[in-house]
Amino acid sequence: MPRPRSLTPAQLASAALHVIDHDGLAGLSMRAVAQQVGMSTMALYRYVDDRDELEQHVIDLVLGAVDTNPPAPDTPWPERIEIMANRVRDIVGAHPGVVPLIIAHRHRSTRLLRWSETVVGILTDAGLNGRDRVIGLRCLLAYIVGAIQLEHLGPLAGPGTQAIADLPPTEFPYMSETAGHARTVNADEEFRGGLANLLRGMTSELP
Amino acid sequence: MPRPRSLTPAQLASAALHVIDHDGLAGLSMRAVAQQVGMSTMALYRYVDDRDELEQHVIDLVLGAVDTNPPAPDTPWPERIEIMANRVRDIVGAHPGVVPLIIAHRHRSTRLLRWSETVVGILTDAGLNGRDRVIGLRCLLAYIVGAIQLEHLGPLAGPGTQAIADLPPTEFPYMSETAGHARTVNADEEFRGGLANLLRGMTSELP
DNA sequence: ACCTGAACACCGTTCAAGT
DNA sequence: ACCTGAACACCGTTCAAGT
Repeated sequence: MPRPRSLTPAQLASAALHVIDHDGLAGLSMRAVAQQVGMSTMALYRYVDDRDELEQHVIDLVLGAVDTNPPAPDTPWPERIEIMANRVRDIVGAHPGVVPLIIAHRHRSTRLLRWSETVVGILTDAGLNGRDRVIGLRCLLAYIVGAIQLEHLGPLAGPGTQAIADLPPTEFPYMSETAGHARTVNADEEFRGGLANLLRGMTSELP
Repeated sequence: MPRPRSLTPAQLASAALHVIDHDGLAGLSMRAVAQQVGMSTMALYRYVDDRDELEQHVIDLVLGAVDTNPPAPDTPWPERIEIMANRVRDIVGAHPGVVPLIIAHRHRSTRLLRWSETVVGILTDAGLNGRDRVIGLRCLLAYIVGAIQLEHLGPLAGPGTQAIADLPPTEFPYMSETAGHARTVNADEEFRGGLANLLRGMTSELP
């Protein structure tokens, strides 16, 4: 009589996410996850083919929490895009250690496809079509991916900014002045401000 | 009588870059670099404290080739920003394997600081100041970082786009239609188009 | 001082064996 | 069928020894 499986893929992903949240992505290993679920290392290979598949389950778990329903259609379209962008940013912000995994596996996440479907719908409402709409979606993705990374790998308020403020003003006049203003901009304002630039530019005429 | 050093840090970085270009970032190891320079693994530790420092030398080597001189001031400012952005994009594009390293070590590169100094100067010419200029620089960085990554970790013309085109049109009407247009946009047009959106939005009025 | 090789504590993964 | 433990081919890095 076959013994029943004692683990679900979701439990496995959850254990891996726990390891990442606790010890960072560098702490993620098959051995560490096995210990977390109380099994031998090799038992994991009953549930996943390899580490790559384990990582895929982790990002499915994380991105699965992203709401992909369209915001209320009477909301102005730039606000609707901002709502969609913040849903991703908030989820990822809760698990900064998975950022590199999301970058690497993002094109295999159906949840992100569904998110994109909703976003393209909003861009269509904004009057975009054809090539402009393709470029609109792609530059939104690029901005969100890049901004999330800058935020978690060298935030505006972190030691990097202090190092910039300490630059010799004779050699870096603009950067040392900019660093002073940077302290007055928090992460939310920075993300929202950059996104607003992008959205304005997507529907304005060429100068 | 002390033996002279047989290696310069530049040679070490160049050997590591050769390994990355040849076998990808996954192929980079202290042992592989040692073999490339014809020394024992442990000899490398005469030149760097650890692997992290070796990686720093690699990105210094790569980014050191980025021209940070301001473009001709009679060029319209959006074109000047585009020139600056393309200088980074071109250099990185020649060594796609180092993209994750640049992301991780970018805040320790003085060359990138100098690049930023020039960019902030151009933004100032465009009439930006204070918080707007901080946000302008940061969203440019976010866009460039994100766009370079999307380009090298799932290009518009790659298998990912085909998978999107194959989505069921009933469930993903917008995405399957978008995939058709996506094939007509090459990587250069995509990068330039997204950047143009951002630059237009940075100096246009709120709607 | 420069360089080497053995050794240690880690990886992911294969394979044969136990229930 | 589910799970285990030894083993293999890798890592980065410490340490003692050779010239």
